Amino acid sequence: MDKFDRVIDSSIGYLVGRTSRALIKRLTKKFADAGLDVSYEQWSVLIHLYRRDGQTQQELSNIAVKDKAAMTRLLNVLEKKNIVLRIPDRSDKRSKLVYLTNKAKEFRKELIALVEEMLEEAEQGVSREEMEQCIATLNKIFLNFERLNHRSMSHHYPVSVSNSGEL
Amino acid sequence: MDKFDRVIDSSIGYLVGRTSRALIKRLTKKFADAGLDVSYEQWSVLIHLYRRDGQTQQELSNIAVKDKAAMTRLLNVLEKKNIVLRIPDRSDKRSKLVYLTNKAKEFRKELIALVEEMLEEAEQGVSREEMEQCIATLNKIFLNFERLNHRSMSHHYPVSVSNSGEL
DNA sequence: AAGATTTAGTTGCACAATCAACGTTTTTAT
DNA sequence: ATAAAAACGTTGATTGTGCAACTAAATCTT
Repeated sequence: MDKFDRVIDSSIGYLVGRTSRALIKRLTKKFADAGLDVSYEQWSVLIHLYRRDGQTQQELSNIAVKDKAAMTRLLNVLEKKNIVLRIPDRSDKRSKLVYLTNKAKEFRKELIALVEEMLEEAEQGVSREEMEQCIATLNKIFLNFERLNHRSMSHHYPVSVSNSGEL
Repeated sequence: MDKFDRVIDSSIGYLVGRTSRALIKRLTKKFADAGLDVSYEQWSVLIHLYRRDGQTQQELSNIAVKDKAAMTRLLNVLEKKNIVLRIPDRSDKRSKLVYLTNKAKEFRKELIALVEEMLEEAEQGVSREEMEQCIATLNKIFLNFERLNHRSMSHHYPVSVSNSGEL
């Protein structure tokens, strides 16, 4: 039954799904072990804020590829933990701009160090070239779906392969 | 800030995560459009049962890479929908064997057709070779984490690259 | 054989995701 | 200028996830 082997839980679907879950589990553990009270999902928002403060919730949900409702709730948690704050945009009263608190800035380096550690773990036995190839392919696949999922919505943010640093 | 570009939401982590979500979204829509009352998660269990009936819940959670509690609940739903049934294992009273109902067998072909459709969509502009390479790399990454996540637990099930059929 | 350990499944808890509906504000069309 | 449409964020409902604690059954120890 090789039709099954191909379709086996969607093949690529199965793979990306379980890889994603394994990775999340690993990072969650790393954060916890380091005594950082930050979930993977919270991190997935924080990273974009570390990159650029003061984005709207809508922008954040686009870039983090999450529903805006999910973003609202994630930010509720982060705000309660005193990691971010929401400031109403004076020029557009519908929007709120999200900023990092000092507390967030304090553990920034630590978070990033752990993520890099995790990335190194992921790459054991995987050549640089192989990884870049993989990233490029995932990007293509993602964009294929992105196009189909909402033919005329928001932007997609392909991750560049070229500027992935040294290491 | 190229350290950021590398770490951008974990790079590969970001990619597999969003690709996974996009793919799930797509398949969910396909199922719904076809009038099939089956979620992606339910499908992710069904596929393994279509492959082989009468597995224990534990086996299913391992192969589907899900918590056994999650499996319990997924099966509750599937049982309520009359898609599977649980039969206590007579030789080991702790276990329950999970079987497909006729109803499940009826829409089997339809489900698989939709998944294959989705896979083709994923592969637009991606060569066969590229896809296999990607799958192989994801497997490596997954196994790296699998090893780290639970040093001494259950089995992992790498997806073979070779027998992924024709198409 | 008896007691300790492990395994299978369930349940409670906390968290997160999506969808749809809603109120408010802004933009677009007429 | 006003009415219609779109955009931003929130909330409620439903679904799914992982962890930890628990019961019951099987297996390992000695």
